[in-house]
Amino acid sequence: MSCPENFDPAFYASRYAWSESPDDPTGVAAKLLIRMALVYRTIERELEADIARHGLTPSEFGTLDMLYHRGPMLLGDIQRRLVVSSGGITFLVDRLAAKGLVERKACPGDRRARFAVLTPEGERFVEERFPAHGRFVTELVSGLSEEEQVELTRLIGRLGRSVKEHTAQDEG
Amino acid sequence: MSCPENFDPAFYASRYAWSESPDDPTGVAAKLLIRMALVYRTIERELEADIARHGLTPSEFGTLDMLYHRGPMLLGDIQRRLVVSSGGITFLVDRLAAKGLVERKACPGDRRARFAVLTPEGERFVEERFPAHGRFVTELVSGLSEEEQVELTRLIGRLGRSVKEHTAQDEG
DNA sequence: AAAGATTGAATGCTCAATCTTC
DNA sequence: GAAGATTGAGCATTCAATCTTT
Repeated sequence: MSCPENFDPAFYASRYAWSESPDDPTGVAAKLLIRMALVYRTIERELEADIARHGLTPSEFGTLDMLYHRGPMLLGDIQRRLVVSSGGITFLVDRLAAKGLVERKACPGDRRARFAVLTPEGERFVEERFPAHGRFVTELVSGLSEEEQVELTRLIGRLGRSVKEHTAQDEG
Repeated sequence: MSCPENFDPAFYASRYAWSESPDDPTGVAAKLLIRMALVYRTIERELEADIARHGLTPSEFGTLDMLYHRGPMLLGDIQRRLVVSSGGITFLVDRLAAKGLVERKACPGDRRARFAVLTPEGERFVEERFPAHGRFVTELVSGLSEEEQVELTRLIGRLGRSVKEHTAQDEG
């Protein structure tokens, strides 16, 4: 307690900590991303905690949900959607298989590829546990009116497009 | 190519993949969080890539930036701001020390505590390299007008408060 | 050669236990 | 006993290399 505290909440993001200069446009942009990082990572921690109660990682959760709603998927497809490495998706499906929730199946027509498929047990798992997570999500954002939620969704979409435009050159 | 593609971009988030039901309020909430996850994680990857060009992780970057703008900080203070574990902050400062950018210093008045301090080399590092990152950040969001950026920042702040309210009970 | 998946090493992190100091 | 920091084990992930199939 004899050492400096200078706690200045929400000034620095959880992981990205740029300085703010309230007057110039740089400040506005930085402030936006800092706050987004701060809020998003708070949400992420809450969701992860909720998912962890079912003994799953977020990637496992996402995989199960995709397989439930879309049916069998190639490992590569899951990989691209989850944005993990090719090694990562192999290990991920291994884990789900060890839990008895998912199986690999051969892909007729391309013997390099493998499908991931929900087992009956996996299907039951999703049906029993995922609805509660959905209710949790709804609660988290319920401080905003539905109109605000829609407007926020729209603006974030515009932000996403801006990001894509300004990074497209890198990958071209 | 003989296997199903069914690519349906932006339907599933990068890590959290709930189904969307466009009509009920659950759908609105889920859509918001899915899109936020998708966009935020895209941004995060871009920023990480930019930071990695300087040989830093995001946490290292954040630490250096904090130390530069705030001066010496206790490890525990950095830890709380970065939202990492106590073991994590020790390892993080170890890494920065190994790179010669940061030093530990004793805290007069509390011999349990340690300060992290920027070395002269660390100070030079920040001054030379961080401005370019700031410009990168500004560019990423430049597809939005300044008014939109301000409005988005405001709404995200409200979202953050909503999340905090609806999770405060857990910790009480 | 290129694409899909797998393996093994390395990494950044968390968690639990420990040590020192208050 | 509680707080600040450190240590070591465990873990999900990435990266690079490899194998098979196209």
